[in-house]
Amino acid sequence: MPRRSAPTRRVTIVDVARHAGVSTTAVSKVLRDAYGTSPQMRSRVRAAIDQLGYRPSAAARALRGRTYTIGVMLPDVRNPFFADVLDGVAEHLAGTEYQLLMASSCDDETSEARVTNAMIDRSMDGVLLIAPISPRPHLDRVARSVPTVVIGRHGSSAGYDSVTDDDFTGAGLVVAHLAALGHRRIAHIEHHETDPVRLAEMPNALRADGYRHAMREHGLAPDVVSTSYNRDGGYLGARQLLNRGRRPTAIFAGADVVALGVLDALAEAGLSAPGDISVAGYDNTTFSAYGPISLTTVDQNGHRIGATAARLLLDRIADPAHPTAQVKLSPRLVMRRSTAPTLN
Amino acid sequence: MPRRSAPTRRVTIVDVARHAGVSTTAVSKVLRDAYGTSPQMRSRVRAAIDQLGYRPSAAARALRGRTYTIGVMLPDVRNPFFADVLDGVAEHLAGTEYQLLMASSCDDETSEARVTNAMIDRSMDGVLLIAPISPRPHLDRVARSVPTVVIGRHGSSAGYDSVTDDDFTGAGLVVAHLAALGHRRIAHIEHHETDPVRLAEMPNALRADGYRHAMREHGLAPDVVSTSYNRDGGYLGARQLLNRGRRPTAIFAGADVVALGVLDALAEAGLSAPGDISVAGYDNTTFSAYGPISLTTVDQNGHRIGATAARLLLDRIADPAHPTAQVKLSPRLVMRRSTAPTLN
DNA sequence: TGAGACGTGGGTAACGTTTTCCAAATGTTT
DNA sequence: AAACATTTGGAAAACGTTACCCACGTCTCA
Repeated sequence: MPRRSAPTRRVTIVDVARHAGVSTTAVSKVLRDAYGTSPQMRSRVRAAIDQLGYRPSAAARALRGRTYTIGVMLPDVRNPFFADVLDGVAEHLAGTEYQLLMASSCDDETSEARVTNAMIDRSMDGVLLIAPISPRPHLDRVARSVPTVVIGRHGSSAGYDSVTDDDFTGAGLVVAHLAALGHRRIAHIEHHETDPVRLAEMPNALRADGYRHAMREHGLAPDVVSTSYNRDGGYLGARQLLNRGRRPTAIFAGADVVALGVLDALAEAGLSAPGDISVAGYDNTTFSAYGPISLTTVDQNGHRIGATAARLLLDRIADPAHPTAQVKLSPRLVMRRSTAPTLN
Repeated sequence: MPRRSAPTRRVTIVDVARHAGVSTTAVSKVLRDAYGTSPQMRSRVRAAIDQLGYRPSAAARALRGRTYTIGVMLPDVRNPFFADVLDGVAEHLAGTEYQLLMASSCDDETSEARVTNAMIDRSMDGVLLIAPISPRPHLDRVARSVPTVVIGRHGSSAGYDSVTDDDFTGAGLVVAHLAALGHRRIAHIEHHETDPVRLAEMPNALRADGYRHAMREHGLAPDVVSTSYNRDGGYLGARQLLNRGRRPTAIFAGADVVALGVLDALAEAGLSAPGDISVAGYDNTTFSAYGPISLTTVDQNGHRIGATAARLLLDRIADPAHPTAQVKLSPRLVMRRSTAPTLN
């Protein structure tokens, strides 16, 4: 049995040109819908392309023009919220020539730098950074090399556009909801943050700020536990809160995964939500709608965030120098069964 | 305010060569650890690279040599099982120069072709296809253009290596478990499949086969409902089963997400698992371990699948012509609280 | 009728690497 | 000391595309 047919040479633009009896320039123009082609030539070239099954080499294109590639850096493949964002991006890019390529940065600064560099090295036409944790100078450097849109990070830059959820307001929605249900001891579990820039720019920090602000507005005392934005963080934070003499009557977890950990801790302590303690999350990830969980949460409309970011990126690719925009989208409270009027 | 500093020209190999006082060939050799470099030259070149902050252009490299890029096509960003696979791949690639880039094919044949073509056009050094649904000729064509490893699709090819879970056996584990618990009316919800090739190669088809085989081995009558591998499919399938006069005492859903839909339907009918009906899934996705769900399922060790596939791919890149391998990994039953002895 | 504008097409030089030679210097064997 | 092998380095030709510029013919208008 023959092992593998001879490594067939790729069909190039030269082959197409010869086959159509025109110059490579002409073929290139047709490919890019550039100026200076007659209808007859276009159809002849198109026919040749089809007959030969020609596909332009992105590698070669990259050296002179564009690669028709857009890179998306996402911190964590597991977080279903990012999937919503990706859907929005993909939908907006569907009609275009652009191909979406993703890379995970594993929520790690070194890895983020590696990913962004890799995208620049590959001459991508634009990059979309989702919730990057890198220091600002790095982000600015990236934006200087390639059209960039940042998702899920507040603060404005002259180099890149940004799209965020209004986390400050979103946290306020949760507090208002719980306060209206009669809760007065509402605790918040946040992602611990010390870096001053991140304190001003990361969504988790703004949610904590919004929580504190709203609590004071309602005449209540903020009560924050610092752990991390994952299931363990929620579990540990809830344990801290439950071990107190005077327990909160409601817990606002900064993210849905955190709320899951809170529910774990509650179950372990023989308590239930909302019977004993009301629990709310943030993100409206798919599992929050699941019956037995039915988590009250905040929807930041990842789909729309993604679509908006994609639009901004295409605009920036078209004109890299135009002034940047910061888009903030309004969140929406999703009431489910994990929150209820307080019994006290 | 200046809008954007002058688009700084990239540092190229020529700059490095000039700065180090050697030829570009020399720099290239150092970069690739190629033969013909003295230790002195190496250190001089390395110093120049560091001083200038040089990074090779993957685009230019692609035209002659390799791109140090590996593409992963995954059908669905939302399925957490694929995240496990990606972890395994990433771990195995961590020490190497390769960069992982992913693209979603949205479980659609046209889109799959677009993604694989995009990867070939970008001269990727190798591609990993996860659970592709494309017809065999297309897969073979891809494998002829680029070193390829296929994950989650049975059947052997002379062109690509493959890594799969032993789905046939896995389904048998579930049946054996349920039968041991005394169940005799065990229904299965499968993903409807008609294409003959896919019936022989897709994991869902093999799970259904394994189920049928195991049922007969236990002297039981197979009872299959055909819907689709998602939450709706599970819901609809369970509804069909519940509307019967004689209900099954256990339902084996072909995937965890399907089991979730089954639980939805049960809850809606005022039934519970395992009290009224035992429920089992497949994949051991993260949420199956979540307390209130606690789903009995089959673990196919995505991490190991990913790592194995990455190893095979690197081997194939090193020697594209060596004979292909088909690796089948053994699944493991994970018993949780959604299955229990039958009451009848 | 001449001058310019416009439409159509092509020639050629990049783009930044790697690869394939080849040459010189150095070391080793007869 | 000659012949040969090995090491070290460089020159130059790809790789496949696009950008820039120029040439030619036709049309329009003064």
